[in-house]
Amino acid sequence: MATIADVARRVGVSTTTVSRVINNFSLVNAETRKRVLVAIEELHYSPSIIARGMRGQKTRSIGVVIPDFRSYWYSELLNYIEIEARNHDYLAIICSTEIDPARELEYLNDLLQRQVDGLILCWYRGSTEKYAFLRNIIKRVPLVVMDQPATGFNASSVYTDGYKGIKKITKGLIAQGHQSVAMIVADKRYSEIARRYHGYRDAMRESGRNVDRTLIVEQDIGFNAGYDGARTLFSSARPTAIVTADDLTAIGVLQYCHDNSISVPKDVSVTGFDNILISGFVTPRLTTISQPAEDLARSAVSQIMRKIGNKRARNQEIVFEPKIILRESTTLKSSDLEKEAG
Amino acid sequence: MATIADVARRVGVSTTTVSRVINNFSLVNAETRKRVLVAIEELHYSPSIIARGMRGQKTRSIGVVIPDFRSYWYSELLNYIEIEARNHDYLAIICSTEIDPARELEYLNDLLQRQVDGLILCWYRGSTEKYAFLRNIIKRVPLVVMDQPATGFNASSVYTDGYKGIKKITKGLIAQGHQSVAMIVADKRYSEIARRYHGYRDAMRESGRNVDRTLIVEQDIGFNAGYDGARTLFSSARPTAIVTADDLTAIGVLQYCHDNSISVPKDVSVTGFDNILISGFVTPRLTTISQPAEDLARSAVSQIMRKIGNKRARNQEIVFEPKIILRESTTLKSSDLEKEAG
DNA sequence: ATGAAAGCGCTAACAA
DNA sequence: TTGTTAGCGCTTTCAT
Repeated sequence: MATIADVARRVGVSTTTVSRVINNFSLVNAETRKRVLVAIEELHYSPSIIARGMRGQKTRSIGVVIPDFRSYWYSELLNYIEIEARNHDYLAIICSTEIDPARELEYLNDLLQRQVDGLILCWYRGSTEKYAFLRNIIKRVPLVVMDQPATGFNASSVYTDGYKGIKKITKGLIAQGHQSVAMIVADKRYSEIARRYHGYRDAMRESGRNVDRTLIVEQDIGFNAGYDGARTLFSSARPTAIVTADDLTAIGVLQYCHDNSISVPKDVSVTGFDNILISGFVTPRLTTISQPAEDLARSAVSQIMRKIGNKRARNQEIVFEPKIILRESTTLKSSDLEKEAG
Repeated sequence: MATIADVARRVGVSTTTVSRVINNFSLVNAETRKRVLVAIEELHYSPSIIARGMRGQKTRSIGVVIPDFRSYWYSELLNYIEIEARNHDYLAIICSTEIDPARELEYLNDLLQRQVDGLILCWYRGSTEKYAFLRNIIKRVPLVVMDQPATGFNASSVYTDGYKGIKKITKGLIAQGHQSVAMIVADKRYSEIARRYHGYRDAMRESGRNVDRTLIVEQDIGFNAGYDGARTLFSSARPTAIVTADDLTAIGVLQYCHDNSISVPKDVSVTGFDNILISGFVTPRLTTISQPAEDLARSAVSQIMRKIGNKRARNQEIVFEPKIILRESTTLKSSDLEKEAG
């Protein structure tokens, strides 16, 4: 691995001069610059980011902490986060906690030790120690909370308004005449999950419905969660509509219905959340609530960049509008949605 | 950010002593050690991996280059790669090239500048310049090719035998009596795609079938590719079985069939490859060829570790057996598979 | 237009 | 058992 000294030696100049060339300073003789460039080429030299980081305290990298690679939603988000980071000439270092709150702290620490210049934290679960820890982190490095509001400490956040989305779709279902609308919901210790649940609850209440405990099933997230949740619901409450907090869960519901000859949407309507790619390719195609992945990613990265540029930049909370995507797993029409909107 | 010097100063010892404590050397007075530990705690000190890398030339990180976060298959692989890396106390730095061969080189270079201790390269597309580049890389850092054989240069590789899997399933379909078995295949410049295609071709030939050009559709990978490919096939060849090289494509086919009232598996059998999570949750559940994601990940990481431990360790090619997963998108039985096996 | 020297945070040789 | 010193590869004053 050639170093800057190797290049300098070969050309017969100082390392300073080489440094000036690679950093595009003008104050280098054109002739010298040319010879340096040639030597760099010949030696296949490329500067060590490690050494630069050591010196300049900047590593041109941002850490991204997500709960699970297999959630598919984050796969799509990651895609855009990476593109956006690269547009700024940054590297995204991505870590998955496998939904283990302890691992969140481990990774955050590791990333800090590696001197990332910024942090995007998705979907963390709060706790008092963690808030203390996070409050400490944000003194050192810009942090953006993604996919949920930043609760418990003061940071920027970027997310889609799941409360609003779920409330609207629930009201739409009620407006359409559904008598019993159920919800399968995940761990409410995640603040955005709680918000989505509240969207459902408030829609029910405002429409004068009981928020019947038998209509609410708490599950993990994922295909099996949806499948099992549907089983629970159909063994007692027998709802005519099921609202879920993510597409994977909804797809699990779809499968349970298919296996048990429950026709979707004739017997039961099913809705998801996220609008991941697959949801447009299942049978029936899934009605869901779309998050603007690209916008979310762009905003999150911009927030980081803004703070890197200006340490004292104020925190911002950027909330995107959810968009309901009407497909085949419901018989909802956009008019149903408008009827009860607000 | 507290440094080792801060800790040393506070305790009134040298940085060397602190270093010895954090690296668990025994030759430190128990009393001193205790005081150092306290100071570390108080100052929230944690060693800079950057500085350590600078000094020791080791960063405890491996670079992973994949084609696309949204392929879902890699999502599942990444999950295990990360776990495995963490088991060795390494960080996996993951980059997606978005299937852009030029970006493969960019990321490889970036990762090298960041002094990763090893590299896992998934699904690269060969070219003469690239081989030269890769040959250069492997002099400096251990590299494992994943998900396909290492062609064009000498490196370790870890992959599933797609040739065998596709050949076996194709023969099974033929044994079952299918007269026209089609294949939707992706860019054959990826060596593993070519191998999968050859599995189909050889199965056809060995069964005395023509490898009819109208039965082979070349497409990108993904849902839409499958949908479009199916349209092409049904507008002319009208096959009774469609073999694909990945689950996403197969799911696209499933949807085309559903939209056009072609019953699966009654009118046409459909098979995938990878056995990603979703393939067990579509309707009908997808018959596919499973890759052992966890084993693949574990082997790839082990290869790297072996080479990190011993620079001169020999390259290995580790090939896993594909496993056919019989589900609802075919009427295949395991007896059909055995009939023509070999 | 160029170079010498210091220093980023750490560890390893060597000395005490 | 502990400390001194040098140096990893780079950039940045400060000279010249």
